[in-house]
Amino acid sequence: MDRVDDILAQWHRERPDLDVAPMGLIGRINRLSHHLGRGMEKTFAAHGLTAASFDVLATLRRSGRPYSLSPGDLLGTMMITSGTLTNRIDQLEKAGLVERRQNPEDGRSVLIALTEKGFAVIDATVTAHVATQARLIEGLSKQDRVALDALLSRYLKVFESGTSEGKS
Amino acid sequence: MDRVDDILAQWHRERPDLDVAPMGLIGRINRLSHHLGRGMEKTFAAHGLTAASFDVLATLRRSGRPYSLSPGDLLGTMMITSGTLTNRIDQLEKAGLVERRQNPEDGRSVLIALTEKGFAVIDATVTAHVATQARLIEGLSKQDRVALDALLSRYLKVFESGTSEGKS
DNA sequence: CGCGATTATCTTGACGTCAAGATAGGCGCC
DNA sequence: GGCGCCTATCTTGACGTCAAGATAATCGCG
Repeated sequence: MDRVDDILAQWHRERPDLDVAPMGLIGRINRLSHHLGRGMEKTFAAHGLTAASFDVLATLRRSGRPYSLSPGDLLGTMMITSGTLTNRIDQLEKAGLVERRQNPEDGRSVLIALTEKGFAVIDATVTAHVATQARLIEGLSKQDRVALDALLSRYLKVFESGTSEGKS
Repeated sequence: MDRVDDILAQWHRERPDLDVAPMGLIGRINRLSHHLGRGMEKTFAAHGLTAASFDVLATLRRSGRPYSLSPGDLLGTMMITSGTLTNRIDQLEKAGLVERRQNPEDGRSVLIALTEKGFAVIDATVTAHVATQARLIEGLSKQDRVALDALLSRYLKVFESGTSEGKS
């Protein structure tokens, strides 16, 4: 019995004509995402980051040497718009964690690169972050984790099929 | 193979010391929440609402007659802060969908009530919303839905146990 | 080789959200 | 009954996000 069950029971009483089973599943995904996000924010804040800035630094870090990608490349893996990305890069550049470099091969484009400081920050943060995630998931048995992950993966494929785009 | 698999593979190459299994599960929940939210926003917008305003109206509607709750009651079922709620109510009041009434039993408190117009809007919107949700979930087999919902419910209980509060 | 179409990034303006603190009404001990 | 404490709601200021459009550089057809 979670909050979603209460919500569904209320709808069933008020609008018995509606099939609210999908609402339950979608509501649970949303609420879990929210709880998990709040839990992870604290770790980011402890390292001077937000979920937004962590996202950019982590994408650059895991891309491997030379830890630099164009804004367009970053957009491809992040679920945000171009304006949002510009804003994120501005903040990180101001903080000295990334720098904008000219792209020698295309004057329209730019390369966003981790600075030395940025590398140190993201490497320390991601280590703590993984520990936080492990803690956030410890309430679920090993079996449930595997089963849940498999089902989520199958569902996510509906929106992000193969290697192409993930439009909604 | 979704985007999350790509991300995990990159981390495994760059930081083989980290156990990224939790990151996969949490990342999939986040991305699904995002995709689903984007899909549902369009329905809200078609009825002049946002996810935020829908949330308030729906909570009042499903609470049953007389379709009125105090801000404190609303906060109990919504995952937002009091300042955010004040802002949402201000917008809805300006749009004529809810109204603030004095609480005869407690001068500190207020009652937020659906107006006639607000009732009509939310009733029409929720009907369309349920149809949208049914569409967003149709990529998943009936069996998978049931299994996924059961696992999500078990996981959500970690954060929202019983009838008490759901702090993170 | 020049100019229109395309691509890459940034700008603008409007919202939604949060944390922290301010305001204001009620409650209870003395 | 008065005064300090608690509770309910609102205010403030800083961010993050989006949609739509602006700017700037490259591409490609004639």
